[in-house]
Amino acid sequence: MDARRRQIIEAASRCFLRAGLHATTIQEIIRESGLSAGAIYSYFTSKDEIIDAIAKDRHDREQQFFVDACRQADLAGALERLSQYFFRSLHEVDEQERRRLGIQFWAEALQNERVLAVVRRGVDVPRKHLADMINDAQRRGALRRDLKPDAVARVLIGLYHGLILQQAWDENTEIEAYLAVMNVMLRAIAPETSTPAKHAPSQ
Amino acid sequence: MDARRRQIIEAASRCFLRAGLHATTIQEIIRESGLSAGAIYSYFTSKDEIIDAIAKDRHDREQQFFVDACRQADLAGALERLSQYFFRSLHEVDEQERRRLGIQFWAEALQNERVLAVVRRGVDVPRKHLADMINDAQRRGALRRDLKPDAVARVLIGLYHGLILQQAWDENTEIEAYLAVMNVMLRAIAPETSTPAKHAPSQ
Amino acid sequence: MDARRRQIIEAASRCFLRAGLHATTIQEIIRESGLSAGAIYSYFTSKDEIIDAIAKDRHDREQQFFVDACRQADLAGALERLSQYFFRSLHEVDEQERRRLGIQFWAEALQNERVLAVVRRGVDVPRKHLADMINDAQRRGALRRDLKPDAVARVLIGLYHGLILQQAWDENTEIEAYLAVMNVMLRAIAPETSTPAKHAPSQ
Amino acid sequence: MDARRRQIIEAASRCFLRAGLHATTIQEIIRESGLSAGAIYSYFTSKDEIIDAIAKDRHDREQQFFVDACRQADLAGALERLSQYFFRSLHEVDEQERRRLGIQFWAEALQNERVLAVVRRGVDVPRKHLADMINDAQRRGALRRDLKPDAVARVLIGLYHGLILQQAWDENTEIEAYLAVMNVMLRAIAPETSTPAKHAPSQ
DNA sequence: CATGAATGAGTGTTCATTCAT
DNA sequence: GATGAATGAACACTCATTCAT
Repeated sequence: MDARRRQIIEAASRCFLRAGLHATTIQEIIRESGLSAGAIYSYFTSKDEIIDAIAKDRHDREQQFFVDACRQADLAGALERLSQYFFRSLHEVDEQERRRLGIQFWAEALQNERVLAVVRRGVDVPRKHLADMINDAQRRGALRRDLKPDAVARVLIGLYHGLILQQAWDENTEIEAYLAVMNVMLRAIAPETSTPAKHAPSQ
Repeated sequence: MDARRRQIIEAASRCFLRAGLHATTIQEIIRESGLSAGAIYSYFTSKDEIIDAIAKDRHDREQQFFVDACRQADLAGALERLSQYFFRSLHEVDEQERRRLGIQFWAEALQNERVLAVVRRGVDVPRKHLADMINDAQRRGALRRDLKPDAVARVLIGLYHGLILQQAWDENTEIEAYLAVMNVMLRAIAPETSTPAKHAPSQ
Repeated sequence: MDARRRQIIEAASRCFLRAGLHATTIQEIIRESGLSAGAIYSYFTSKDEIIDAIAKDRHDREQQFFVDACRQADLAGALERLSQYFFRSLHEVDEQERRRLGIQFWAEALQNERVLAVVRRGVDVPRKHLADMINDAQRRGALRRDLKPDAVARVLIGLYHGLILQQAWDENTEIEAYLAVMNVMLRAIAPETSTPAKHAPSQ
Repeated sequence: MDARRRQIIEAASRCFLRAGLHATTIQEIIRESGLSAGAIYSYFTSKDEIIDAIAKDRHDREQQFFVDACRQADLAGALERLSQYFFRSLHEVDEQERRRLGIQFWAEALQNERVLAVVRRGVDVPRKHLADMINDAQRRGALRRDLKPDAVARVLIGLYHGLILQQAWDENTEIEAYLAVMNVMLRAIAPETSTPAKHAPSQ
């Protein structure tokens, strides 16, 4: 049953968040899920498979949000929506925990090919979408033309990942201030004609 | 002897880079270092202590580079030097490996208080230095005044960390293109190039 | 299951008897018990806990015998029954082995607080019972009144422990001869046989 | 040099007293003695040899005391002197510690043939001396004739060992009261004619 | 001769996984 | 199917002893 898989994935996620991918034992997942060892091994053949499944699950959801945000929007609108979805969600505890867990997968990806593939897709797909929109914006004259769309996309993603890290290490990190700087920078690379300097009021 | 500690730290670093912090066994460190179990345990009391020592070692070096780069330089000069030291060093294989290892410590910090302290200092000290220089630059009129210096510092660090991650996952990441976008963005928030008359009063 | 605990306790007891508490390895207990390492560690969290459990188990049994022997008996009857239960049991090989193992706990108690607590209870409870009976006997005039009941109890226990040691070191120790001397001594301090008129007033 | 052996034996004795024979490591003996590993191994070929040497040393001293006490004395006088030497010395902290260490050898003897031989001699030699004196006393009519001299000797030794144990486990053990009971018992097995009932004043 | 760094077999313990019930 | 007791290889770590200096 798929509900059982979810139950296991969610219990394991809580454990991994708490103790890390490798320090978490199957026993803890058993305890947290309320299932038996046998039950868990009938849905997943190994601990690694649970890790893979969580990685996949996490990135599927994120992708979904991303694709939704990008659909029917121009760059400015998309960035606004992405900002809503991703950056501002960092204020929510649930989301912060998801990000912390994500960082563990970022590290795991360096050792684990299957996790790497998932993480990569999680970067590459958004990157391509963003690059396309950036390209569009450049063609429409809404963005400086001397920047590689792909590189701009990487910078946007980097800014996001960079913030996630800092918040994970220091919960007092001021997300809004970070976002404000980001927005100013982004607007600064738009030709003066496109988005007339209409700053968000400072927080 | 201190040379032995180095020998162990370097062997362990290679192992951790290859297999991850937790998947690396003491046996592997023994093999890699060419020492005996007893020898290793006479220099470090536990595997965790080796991890701590490597974290400290890594961040000490980085800090050193950073402080050197910032000494006697204004913001523009400092960023140029930091760019040299940090971003461009990502072309070197050695440095790439150091960064990959660093990512593992980023994840470890979420579970391990001592590593967290080291990682935090590794962010906080540069952040404060940068914030000071940014503040200076703002007072000199070399930078828009409506941005929180600390937030700008966080953004710079975020851009750096973001790039490190993308390169770790995809060695084809174009560092120079990323840097180019960054530089354009940064120059765009300097008053000469932006729209000096229009910005909101600084918060 | 409780049977498994017994199985482990008995296997470990045999090992401890053979090789001593500290020279016995968990591997030997594994071999002797016919269980796996994991099985043993699911019933006991450490070797020390096995030692504690055996100490407790041993003293519980002894206490039981002792209390049984003392119930509904006057001093003379009780000593007779104790003599049956404890001293004469030293002829049995099983019991000799139990005593040898006990000596190891006597030594362990000097280093191990939990074992000390068990050993102490093993002495204190019988001592108090005996002292009460001795006190009774003195009031009934069946025993000289110039002896501290507690000290008499300690002497009785000391005689027992002293014999156990000698038998452990030298299996040719003549238990009956030892007992005969003891009995003569004890009868000698009963007023009928001693010099009732002459003793000093009880303190 | 013999002084070095003493130094090692004394340092090791302190360690064994503190932590037990098996829990004490050579490193601790090295630290406590202030010597080097090499130095210790040039005087003793193994840890076991140190244990043997301490056992021998301890029992040599005790024997010496014992033989001194027994020389030129009849049973009553000898018991008086032994009481002085051994029982009353239990009030001294140094001597208490020696006894505690002794108990560890009692247990070790059950596993270690060489220690057993030493412990046995430590019991057998005094036992034979005492048995001879008891025999003498019986012939002189100073002691009941219906008791085996050897068994009486064992009882005396047992009373001593029994007291040592109780004091080791419980430092509040009242030595004088124990001794008083012992003395009454012993005098009680002397025929009325010999030692007219002259009790020590109760404490 | 004295040192103490080095050895490595061995220790107690863990934990992903299995399989009889 | 579902269970959870059992497995045992592998783990981090120790320590009596050696031997190059």
